[in-house]
Amino acid sequence: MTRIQNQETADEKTVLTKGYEFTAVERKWYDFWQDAKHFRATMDDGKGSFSIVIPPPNVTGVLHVGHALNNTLQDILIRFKRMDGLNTVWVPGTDHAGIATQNVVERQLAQEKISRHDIGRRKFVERVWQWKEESGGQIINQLKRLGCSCDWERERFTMDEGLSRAVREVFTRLYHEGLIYRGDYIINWCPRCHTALADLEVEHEATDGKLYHIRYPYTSGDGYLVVATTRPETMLGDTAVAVHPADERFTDLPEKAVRLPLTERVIPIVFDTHVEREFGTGALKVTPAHDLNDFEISRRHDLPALKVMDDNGVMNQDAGAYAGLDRFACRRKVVADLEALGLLEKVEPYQHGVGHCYRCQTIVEPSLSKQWFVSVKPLAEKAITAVKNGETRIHPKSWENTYFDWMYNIRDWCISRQIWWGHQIPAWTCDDCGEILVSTTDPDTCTACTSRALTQETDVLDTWFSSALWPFSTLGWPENTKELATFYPTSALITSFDILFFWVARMMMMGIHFMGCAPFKDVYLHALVRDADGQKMSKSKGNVLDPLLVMDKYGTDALRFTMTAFAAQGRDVRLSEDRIEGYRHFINKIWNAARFALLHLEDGDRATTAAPGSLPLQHRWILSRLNLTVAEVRRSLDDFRFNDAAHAAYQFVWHELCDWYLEWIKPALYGDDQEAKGVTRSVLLAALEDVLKLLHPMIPFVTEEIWHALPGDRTSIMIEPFPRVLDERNDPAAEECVTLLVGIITGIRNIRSETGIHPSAGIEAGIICHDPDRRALIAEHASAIRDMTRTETLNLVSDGERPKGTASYIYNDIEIFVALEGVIDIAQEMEKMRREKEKIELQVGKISNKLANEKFLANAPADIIAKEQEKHDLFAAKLAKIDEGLARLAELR
RNA sequence: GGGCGGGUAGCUCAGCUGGGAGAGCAUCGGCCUUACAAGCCGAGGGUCACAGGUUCGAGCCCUGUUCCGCCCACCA
Repeated sequence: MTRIQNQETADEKTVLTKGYEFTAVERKWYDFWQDAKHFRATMDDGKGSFSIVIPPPNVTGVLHVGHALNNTLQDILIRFKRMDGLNTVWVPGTDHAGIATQNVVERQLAQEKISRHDIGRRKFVERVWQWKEESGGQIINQLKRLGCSCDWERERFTMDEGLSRAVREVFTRLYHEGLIYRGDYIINWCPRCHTALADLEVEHEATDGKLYHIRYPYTSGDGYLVVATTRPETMLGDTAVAVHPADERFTDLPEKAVRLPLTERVIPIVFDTHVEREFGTGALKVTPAHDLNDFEISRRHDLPALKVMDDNGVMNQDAGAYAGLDRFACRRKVVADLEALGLLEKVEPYQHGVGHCYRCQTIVEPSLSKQWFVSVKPLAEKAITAVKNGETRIHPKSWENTYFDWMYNIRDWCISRQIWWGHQIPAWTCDDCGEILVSTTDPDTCTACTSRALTQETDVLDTWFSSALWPFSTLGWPENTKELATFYPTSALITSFDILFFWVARMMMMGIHFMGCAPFKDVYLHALVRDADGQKMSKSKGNVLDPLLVMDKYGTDALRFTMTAFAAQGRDVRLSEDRIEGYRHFINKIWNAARFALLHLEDGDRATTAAPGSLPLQHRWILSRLNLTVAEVRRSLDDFRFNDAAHAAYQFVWHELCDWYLEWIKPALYGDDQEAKGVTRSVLLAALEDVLKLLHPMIPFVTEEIWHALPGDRTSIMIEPFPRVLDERNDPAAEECVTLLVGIITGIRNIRSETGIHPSAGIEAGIICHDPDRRALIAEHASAIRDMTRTETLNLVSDGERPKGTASYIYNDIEIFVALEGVIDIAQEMEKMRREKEKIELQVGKISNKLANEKFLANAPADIIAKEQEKHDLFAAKLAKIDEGLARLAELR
């Protein structure tokens, strides 16, 4: 077992085991970070700041893959900015999730065969708090397992004292500003949850239903008007029939009223342009108490509203003979009765959208009710402006349209809920005079009549009301805190697009209204996590990947890196175990690269501080590549292109550092040249340190573990400065040179592989290169070429006869030969060359055409033309080489 | 009905301001080479959905067609 360095054991280094044992490592470092207070926010003067508030998960929730993605991305940013020297804070917390949590506790009660009404409001709410205490820590601990570096001392809960105070303050202010009002309106009622729902909380699902054509007889004679409806049971609440004023079919109505079947009530016929002439029969039954449009028509024509259902979705006294029937039973009976009376003209199948409760999937009932609303239009305007003028940037930008569209068409927000778990609305009604008092503190007496008989509103607020205040309520508002001054507006909000309206839009409105500026500089909307086939993960489909099990099996870093690598903007993340397993290989690769380095590194070794220009080629090259990678990772993270950051780091580590650099420096590390060895170790250490820091935000655990195994005093990688771009490390010449050597080495390996020379067999190779500069370079690095190709003799010639019994490979204008023991298959060799020749000729042809095109020469920028010319020359030289080779082979035949 | 995203290698997807089509996985061949077989070396594989257009030049820009996915919506 490895141990953490501390005062007593300062000389004891972490030793890397053969395989990466993540379970113990993860626990060890997370505890260490917390003990060392590395997550704690800093508010130093003179530093820039970077802040994030967490999208608060439901307090009783369990970590799912969506959380894993969301919080991994946030942790990456906050770790990156923290290392980069900014004042940072990541404010964590949980949401009380009104309806969802109440439902859970109600289900628990149901198992005990009691309802919330049996125990009463006070006891019920106590019971929910108790449940919150029991299970509330769960998701927080799971976030910790994910490695989240939140400032846990600032953990908040939407119903804690401070946030409740903010809620009251906001409600009171909005009420007195006239932006909160109470009124009768059609809302969406969930007959199971027994509460009103906001429009957003209703999910419309295409459902196969029926369209019933019903005859409404005129009061006298045999004539009738036919109306079409999908919900015949609501006819019991009809108070009119509406037709379009310009509809010629209804210009000569025999009378302006009909008899409502089954009730014998007489209802008027009204003319309203809302009616779609093409739909159904062109006549619309008007049920003001159970349909939003009908309600609006009723207002225009001063029609009464008649509620025919109660809160359980059961027909009430006003439904006459149908009272006591469930709404769906009532529908069947109404249809049967109409048919018996010969008033059902026809029934046709009809697919339409039916609203379901987003919490329990019960079909919602539009219902007339007295509720509290926020008048959001004025708030929405400013929220639109903030995005329009760039105060808040939404990424990916394509979401801006959706945001605008919703904001422009926004309707008043119903914020009262008839449940018990939540912020009770701070409004009191005077029992004596009916005065409504709204106040941040509980009032004693009525301000109108001084009566002390005040009754508090029993409704609670929509959960999203308190979430809307999250960016400033968690930083201490309404107090004027240093936190607000330092961290508001927050830097970035990272959340899933599916709560853009529920949450983001409302935070924008509230933040601007109460803080004077938008709550975020950047909003990054990430996609949904789906399964490998693109299906939404759901328990019923059984395709849910449990991030906790994934972490158990593959390690947290593997999960995090997979999430990061797949988090491309605007695309869903398709996750499967295979993919996570794949990226676990990457974690392992880093681990093994570090183990290799540690085989050679010595206690006194330090990362190089030498001028890069003075170093041998391989070192200049790796530092140059590293520098470009640093630039790319920084740029990508700043642009929320997490996948690009992951891929840049992956590419560098695996295919540059491991595949080439580590192989290249082996001879030096295993050799006797002490100076070369020392330089090599110092560069190796420098590259390794930087790459670990670069990767730390994405894969914090394995990088910290390796960090402590490196020579020198190490506190924690998470407080090391994030690598900066160093211009002096850029070395295009070295990169060009290595590209050449890699081309030659690959050529020799290709010949070996194609001709079946055993990998361990030594060979003799020859290189013909006419260019003297490059010939000198090749000569200089001949030993590296030999080492990486297992070549015993490398003959470098300026020109010459192709030796007999060799296979060849053309790399640009360089020809490579490998001697073969047996006789080569000349025909096969020639065939290979001809295929290559065809390809090159195609390319040369294209480029020649381009260069011969006067318009191209006239219009294309000079650098592009030069590049094309260069390419042309290169291909031409290669072509010449191939021709030479073919001629020689032809002679041999 | 309105809007958004997508169609690129067998699969999953990158491809940011237009300038020689990429990655991972999978496939094929060869390797236990002293960090790693969870590995190494090499190879094959694409009419960038279709049709037009703009441009010297289009996977990328414009128009249309088509197929998938999602979101919003007050045609009962």
